[in-house]
Amino acid sequence: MPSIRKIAERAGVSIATVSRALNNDLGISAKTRDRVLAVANSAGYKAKVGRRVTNSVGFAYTGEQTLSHPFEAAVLEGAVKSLGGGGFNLVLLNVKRDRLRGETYTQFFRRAGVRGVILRIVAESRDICRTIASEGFPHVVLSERFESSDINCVDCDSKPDSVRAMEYLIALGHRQIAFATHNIPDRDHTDRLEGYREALGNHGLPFRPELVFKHPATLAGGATVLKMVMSMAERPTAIYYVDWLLAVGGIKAAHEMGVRVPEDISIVGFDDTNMRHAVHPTLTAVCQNAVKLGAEAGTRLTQVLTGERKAPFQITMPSFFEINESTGPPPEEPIRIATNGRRTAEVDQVGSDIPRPSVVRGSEAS
Amino acid sequence: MPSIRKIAERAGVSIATVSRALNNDLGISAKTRDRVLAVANSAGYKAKVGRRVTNSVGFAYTGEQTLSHPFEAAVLEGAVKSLGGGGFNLVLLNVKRDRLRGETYTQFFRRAGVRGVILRIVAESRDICRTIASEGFPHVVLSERFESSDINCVDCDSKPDSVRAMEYLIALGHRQIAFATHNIPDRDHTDRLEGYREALGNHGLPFRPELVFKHPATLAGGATVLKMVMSMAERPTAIYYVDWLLAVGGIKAAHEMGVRVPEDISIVGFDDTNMRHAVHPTLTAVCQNAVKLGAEAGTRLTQVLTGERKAPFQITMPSFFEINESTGPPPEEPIRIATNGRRTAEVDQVGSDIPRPSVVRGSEAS
DNA sequence: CTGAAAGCGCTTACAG
DNA sequence: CTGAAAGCGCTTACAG
Repeated sequence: MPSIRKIAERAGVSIATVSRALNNDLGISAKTRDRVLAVANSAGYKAKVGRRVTNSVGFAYTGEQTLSHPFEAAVLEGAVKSLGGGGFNLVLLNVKRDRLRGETYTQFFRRAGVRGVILRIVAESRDICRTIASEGFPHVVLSERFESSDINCVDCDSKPDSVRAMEYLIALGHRQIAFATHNIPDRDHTDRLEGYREALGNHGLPFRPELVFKHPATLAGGATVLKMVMSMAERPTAIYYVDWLLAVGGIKAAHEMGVRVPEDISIVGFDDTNMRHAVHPTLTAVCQNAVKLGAEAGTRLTQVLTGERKAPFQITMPSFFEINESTGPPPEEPIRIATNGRRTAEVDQVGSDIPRPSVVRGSEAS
Repeated sequence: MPSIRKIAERAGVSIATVSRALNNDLGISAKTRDRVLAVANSAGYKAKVGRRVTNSVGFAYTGEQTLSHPFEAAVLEGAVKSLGGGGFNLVLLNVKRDRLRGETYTQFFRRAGVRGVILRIVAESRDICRTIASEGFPHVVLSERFESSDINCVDCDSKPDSVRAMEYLIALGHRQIAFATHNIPDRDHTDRLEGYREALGNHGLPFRPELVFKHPATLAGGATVLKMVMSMAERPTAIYYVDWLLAVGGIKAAHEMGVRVPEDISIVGFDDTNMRHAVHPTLTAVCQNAVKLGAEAGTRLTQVLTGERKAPFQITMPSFFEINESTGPPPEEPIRIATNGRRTAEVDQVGSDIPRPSVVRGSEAS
C-alpha cells in the first residue's frame, strides 16, 4: 500500500506534485501529471477513506445503454456476485456524463473511490478502453474484443453459432433470410452480422444489404422489422434477430398479423438469459450466458486487484445454439402481407396447433 | 462538513473515541458508540477520501432478490439516473452478506463510503429499515411502507387497482378466480393479495385459501400454477398473477397445453415496466412504473443529502390498470385438463383468431 | 473503556 | 509549473 511519498520518490517529484496529479489541480503540466499517474497505477496506489483502503470497483458504462436491458441487468448481477466474494462493492459510473473536463480516467476513477473498473462500453467508445489501459488503471473490458495485448477483456463470441444458426435455416430450405440488429454498434452484434454473411457466402447465397435491418432494441423495433419483411416483394422466409427484445417484438407482431411462426416465417432469436422460454413458440436462438459473462469479468478483476494475476488476458467465452419451436421449413408459397394488411396469397388458417420440433441442445461449444 | 473534532465536542468525548466509534474498534462501550454515531449522523458527518467528501449513495439489498429481475433492474435504472443529476454515484451493497459482525448500519455504510442509502428490502427485513432510521442515517426505503413517521419511504400502492382488476373479472362473469404470487413476502405483494380478498368480499364471493398459489418468480412457477388450476375439479376461470414472470410463465404453459387465453381462461398479470406488450395475447395487467419509482427514491434521497428536505416523508405513487387481450368472459362450460393431459370436456379449437378487446387505459390514478 | 499525544497521509497557501 | 513547509483530519500505540 504505497503512500504518495513513495510515488513521489519513484516519479522524482515532491509529494505536493503527486497530490496535484492525483487530484487534477490546476497548474501542473500534462507531462508531469501523466508520469506521476503512470507511476501511481503501476505501484498499485489505492484510493483511501481516511487511512483505510476502499474496496470498491466501478461498473463503467457510457449511457448509450439502458441498465434495465436484460443483458445489462444480467451482466451486472453476475459481476456483483463474483465481486462480492472478494469483498468488493460495485459502483455504477457513467464515464461520459460524470467525468470532469480535463480529468484523466485514472483521476475520475480515483475521485469515485474505485480501485478498478469493469468497462461495459460499446464500439464507438473503444478508444476509452485503450486510454484507460494505457494509463495502467486496473480494468476488464466486458463484451468487446481487442487485439492489443495490454487490454484485459472478457467477451462471448457468438459468430460461430451465428454461422451454425444460419446453416440450420439454409438446411431447412430457406434462401432469403433477413437480419435484424439494434442500432448501437458493438463487438457482439458485429460478430453476429459477420456470421450471417459468412454462412450466406459458404452456401453461395448473395448478401443483400436491403435485408439487414437496424432498429432500437425495443419491442416496437422488432415489430417494424417483421412488418417490413412481410410486405417485401421477394420476401424472406426467415429472420435472424440478434437481440432478444427485437425477436420478441417480431413474434408478437406475427401473432397480431395472423402470421404463423414457423409455418409462414421462421425466426431465430438471441438470448442473453433464459428468456427464449418466455415466448410462444419458444425461440430457436443463439444464446449466451450474460450472468456468467459478468461473473467472469468480476472474478478476473478481483484477481488483478489482489495481484494474483499480473499478465494481461483476453478471454472469449462460448455461446451455444438451441433449436426450439420458432423455426421450420419455409412455406411452399410464401404469403405476403402488404402494409395495408391485405394478404397477397391467402392461406388457410386452421389453428394454433403448431407442430413442435423436439428441443435439441445445440453446440454447448467447448 | 463537520470534522471528528466537532463531533467529539458535541458528544462530549475525545476525538480518539469518535474515531473508534466510527470504525468499530474494539474496546468501546456500545453506549458511547451509539451516542457518538447518533451525533455524527445528526451533524451530517460525511465519509471522506483524503480531505474530499465522497459523493456515493448505496443501493442496499439483502440478497433474497435477484438484481436482474425486471423490477429490480428498472428501479436501479431510475435511481441511477436521478442520482446522477445530483452528482451522486450508486454503490450496490448487500447488507446481509457484507456487513461485519457487530458493526452498526451506520458503520457499515461509512466503511462502504456512502453518504446515504436507498433501501430495497423485502418484508422479513423490515427491522433493518427501522434500525437504520433510528440510527439517523440518511435513507429512503423503496417499495415498503411504514406507519412510523421517521422512516422515509417511497412505494407504489397497487391495492386499489388490484381491487379494480378483480372487479373487472367479476363483471365479466368470473366467480372462481385464482391468485398467484411469488414466495418472497413484501409490502407490494401483500397489497395485491389484500385487493384480491377485498374485491371478493365486496361481491359476496368466498375467499378460498386453496386458490392462492405461492411460487418462485420464475417462468416455471407461473406454468405450475396454470397447470394446477387447469386440473382442479371446480376449476377457476381466471387467474390474477401479481408478478410479470409468473404471468408470462402461465401464458406460455397455456399455449403449450392448447388452453386458449382468454377463451378457456382469463389472465390478469402485473407489469413493472412495459413488458405486458411482450406476450401474446397482450396482458391485461395492473401496472406500476418501476423506473419512475426508482427515480423518485433517488430524487428524494438527493434532497435529504443536500439538506433541501428536512422533514421525513412517506410517498405513495399510483399504479394503473390496463385492459388488454388476455381477459374475457368465462367459458360456458369450463374445460378441465388433468395432469395427464386429458381433457375432461373437449371443446372445439377453431383457431387462433382471438377477438381483441380494444385497449382501454385504466385508472392512471391521480 | 477512555484520553493525551505522536504521527501518517494528504492538501494547500506561500515562495520562487 | 514545482517544492518546502504548515497544517487538517484522522488513527493508533501508550498510559491509566
